[in-house]
Amino acid sequence: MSQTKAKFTVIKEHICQMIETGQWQQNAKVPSENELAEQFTVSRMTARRALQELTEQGLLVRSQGAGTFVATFKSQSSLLEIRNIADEIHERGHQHQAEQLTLKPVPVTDEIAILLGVENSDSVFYSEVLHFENNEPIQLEQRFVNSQLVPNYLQQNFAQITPHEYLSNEAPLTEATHEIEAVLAKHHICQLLAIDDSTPCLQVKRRTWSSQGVVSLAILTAPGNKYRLGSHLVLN
Amino acid sequence: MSQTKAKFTVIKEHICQMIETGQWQQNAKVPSENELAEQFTVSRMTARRALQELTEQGLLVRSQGAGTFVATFKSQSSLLEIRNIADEIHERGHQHQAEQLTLKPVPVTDEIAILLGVENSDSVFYSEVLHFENNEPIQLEQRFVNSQLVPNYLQQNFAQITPHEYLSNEAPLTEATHEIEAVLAKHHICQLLAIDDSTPCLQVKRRTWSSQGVVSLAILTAPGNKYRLGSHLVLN
DNA sequence: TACTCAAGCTTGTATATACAACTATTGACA
DNA sequence: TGTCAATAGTTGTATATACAAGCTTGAGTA
Repeated sequence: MSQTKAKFTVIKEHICQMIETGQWQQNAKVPSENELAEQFTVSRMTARRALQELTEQGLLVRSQGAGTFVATFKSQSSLLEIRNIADEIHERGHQHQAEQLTLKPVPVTDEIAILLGVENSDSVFYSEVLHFENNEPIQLEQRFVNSQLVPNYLQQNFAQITPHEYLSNEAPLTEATHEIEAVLAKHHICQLLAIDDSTPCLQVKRRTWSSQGVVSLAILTAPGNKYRLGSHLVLN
Repeated sequence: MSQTKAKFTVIKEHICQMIETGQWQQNAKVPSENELAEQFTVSRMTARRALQELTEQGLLVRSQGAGTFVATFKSQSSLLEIRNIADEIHERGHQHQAEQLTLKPVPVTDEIAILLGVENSDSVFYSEVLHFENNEPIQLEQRFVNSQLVPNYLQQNFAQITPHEYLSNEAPLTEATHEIEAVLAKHHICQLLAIDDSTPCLQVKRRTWSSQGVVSLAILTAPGNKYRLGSHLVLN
């Protein structure tokens, strides 16, 4: 069993693939334990294990009596606090407005090219989102996307897709690192954020791995805006 | 089964208690699945589940053929990146020096009192650690400890215990939030860090829950020092 | 029509069993 | 004494089974 893959792993990979290729959309019902057991010719407990581990990873959501479903953006709270906070702001009385620019190819610095794992810099897409709260600009997001790793349908339609939509369609993320630094922002960014050039800002470099795309984004927040991160919540 | 606790939960709680009270030290061997099954009069699979979930939470480490062991500080990488980074610095050629002050009771602000869950502010212990790298001060840690929630042996000997030792003896943490803010540090802190008063700094407020003690600490880092956070690593 | 409730499906817990894979120790042999 | 192989013990995977607990649906009733 060391050479050949474990059975529950095969099921997990199948489910991951269905989600990542978009064949199973958000909130879609996943086959029940018994159905999966029959489909893969395994016992219910083996199928159950696959579902359970993917649930722990945040890809699925289970409800006793109801069934198993593909997790929503919202459901993946433990791993993606940042995205959730952005969403919170978005939902809090619609006080948030974003100047949504379409993704467009740009040249990037060597560092970002390495982070994205690209050689040729013109295969990188870029977008900016300016977040408002109480009509005050509080956050500027700069997103760099390795176009080769973006799902095909997004590549084809990238011009019509807003960054927020892109993030929503992004493959479920199971890993991410955040590199946070205190900096003085460049002049034109300070102007966007309507702050003095000497105001200390947070710069967050976020790096994610997923089987579909590697996304790196930088966020600059105005002072007073706290950046909250929750580690994995585990209850007994 | 909704009213009464599930059997595997009882076993988990027992193991947690043994670890938190120090009866099972780091790297100590935990009873095997069969032993636990016999001890709690459950099946091996039930005992196994308890061990497995605690392993996922980072409290235990399992090795096929060898057994199950209490996790080391080092092993809990996924949840405690900050502590690990501090440790990294500590180990990297011993370039790190800390001015270790003993824990001492101090009055605190209302905010910290609330965070620590105390009414009377003089039950809060305080310590400062200044971190060096290449003989340059890079980080000042301010730690606030709710003395009531600190293990007894620490309370009795707090005067002899360095903050680093305290953290090492701290109960395994399963939850933590980090509130990060870009600020201008106060003058006396800037002097400690040997930076200009106008230099943007990171202020990290860390809040942890454990059954033993609640520790809240603020870290101010000098610019250029990045604050790295890794989310829970989940592999298929 | 609107409401109730029971049946059926789904997930949650628990057990008993079997074998595979790996480790560490023990003991026989050179 | 040193080496190696057998052995016992441990975790990992997988199955079959049973019942508990919660949701959904639809038939039947008021």
